[in-house]
Amino acid sequence: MSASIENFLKTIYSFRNLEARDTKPGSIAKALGISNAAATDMARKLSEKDLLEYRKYQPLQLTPKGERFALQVIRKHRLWETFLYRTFDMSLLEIHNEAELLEHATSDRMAEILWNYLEKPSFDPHGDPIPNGYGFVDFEKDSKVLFKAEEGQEYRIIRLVSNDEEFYNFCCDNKIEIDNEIKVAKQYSKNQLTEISILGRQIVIPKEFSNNIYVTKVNEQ
Amino acid sequence: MSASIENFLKTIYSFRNLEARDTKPGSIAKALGISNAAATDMARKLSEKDLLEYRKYQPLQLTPKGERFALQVIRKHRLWETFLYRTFDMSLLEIHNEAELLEHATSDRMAEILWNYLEKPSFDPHGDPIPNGYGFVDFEKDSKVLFKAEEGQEYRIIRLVSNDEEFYNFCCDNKIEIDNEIKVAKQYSKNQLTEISILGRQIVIPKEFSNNIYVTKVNEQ
DNA sequence: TAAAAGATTTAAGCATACTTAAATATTAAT
DNA sequence: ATTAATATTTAAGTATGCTTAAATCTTTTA
Ligand SMILES: [Mn+2]
Ligand SMILES: [Mn+2]
Ligand SMILES: [Mn+2]
Ligand SMILES: [Mn+2]
Repeated sequence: MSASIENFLKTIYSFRNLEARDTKPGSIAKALGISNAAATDMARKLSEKDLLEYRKYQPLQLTPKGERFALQVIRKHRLWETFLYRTFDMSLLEIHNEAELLEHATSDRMAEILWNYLEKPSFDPHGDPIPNGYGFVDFEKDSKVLFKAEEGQEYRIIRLVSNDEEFYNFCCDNKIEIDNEIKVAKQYSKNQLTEISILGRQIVIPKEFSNNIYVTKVNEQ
Repeated sequence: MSASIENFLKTIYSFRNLEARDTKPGSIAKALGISNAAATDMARKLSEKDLLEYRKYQPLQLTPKGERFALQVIRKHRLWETFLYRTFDMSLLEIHNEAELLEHATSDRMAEILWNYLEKPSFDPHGDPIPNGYGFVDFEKDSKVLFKAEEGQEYRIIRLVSNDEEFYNFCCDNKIEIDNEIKVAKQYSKNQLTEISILGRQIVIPKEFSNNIYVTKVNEQ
């Protein structure tokens, strides 16, 4: 299983449930930085290996087998992230970039060693769930993106999803961190801005960032 | 720089000073488990990139540039070994096998993080020196293989070099470990056996193993 | 020193993972 | 319902890293 295949399956899996993201070859190609033609090619090949279903012009769909493989890679990625974050002084972005490489050079045995050493963690430092050895994903808390949160409600930040350095710098500068609590002051819907208060400060967050921040209601806990 | 190229350069470097090992394409091919033709091919390509000198039928020789690259890979390999050995409950063989993969998925930044975290180690758990960031190898102690040690002399074990599971099992069972001291009782030269005493026990070691054990005289310290 | 044995190189070919350009299908707009 | 814009697929081609088989060179041995 090459790194190219692993990244391909992983990308399909993670786009699966995201609105505003489909799993047609073009979208996957864009995410991986390859041409549409290359993605179509890869899709054909993987469908022959029974890792996904490919029908012309349709979104790609992982088979059960393909999903299991994707989850193994995601598991290794998130175990490394968790390990690097706890062990070294590395940022949320750095751990992601290193894990993006390490995930493809990790034996199943190494994954088990990490998993035990970390005491069977359920979530990585971005708040993403860590699949277990059998491919199952732990129950995800009921959550929504900050962009769609209700005015006046209080929420807890449970997840930060991005590969963008500026996003993480913004989070860092404004104490937007997992487990911190916020109150949604106002949604400027037309301009797609969200105003929140966090640790006593008011800040306005544009869509580009508020779409990467997942929150859950505090009283629903 | 692909894993294939990295392994190729690394192998040439480590065969360089070993007697009973030359650096002709055939030897490298055998070590890497590829065909002679593939090794010759690779040699031609790398010589075009100024990483080694290739003249037909002659041993391969790394250029200064090639040597720097090789040392970077060896550095990453040994840093991972040291890290895995200290952090987890892994054997001398396991750490080698994992490092063989991880070395190719390690950024320069990650190597520096490991290096600092480990407090700038000079040797890995097998007793092999760790090149520094500029490609220089720390001074190696005056050593010889146990196979060639003098009868009656006392030595300290400083290095274990092998990829063979049985060798490491043998070492483990007989307390042949870095820093342990031994006395060479007898060299059965014709039969290539070395008898030593270690921690009060006498054992006879055949050439296949005694050639992988490096020792240094205790009083020469 | 000449043949035999052994190693190395050349040649031809294959799988993977990509590219660009052209053809074709889908989707959106008038 | 056409047409235009957009996306996808097909086709042709490239670089990498391998393979086996044949040709050639080097080394050994008699
Ligand atoms: Mn990756
Ligand atoms: Mn993550
Ligand atoms: Mn390797
Ligand atoms: Mn080592």
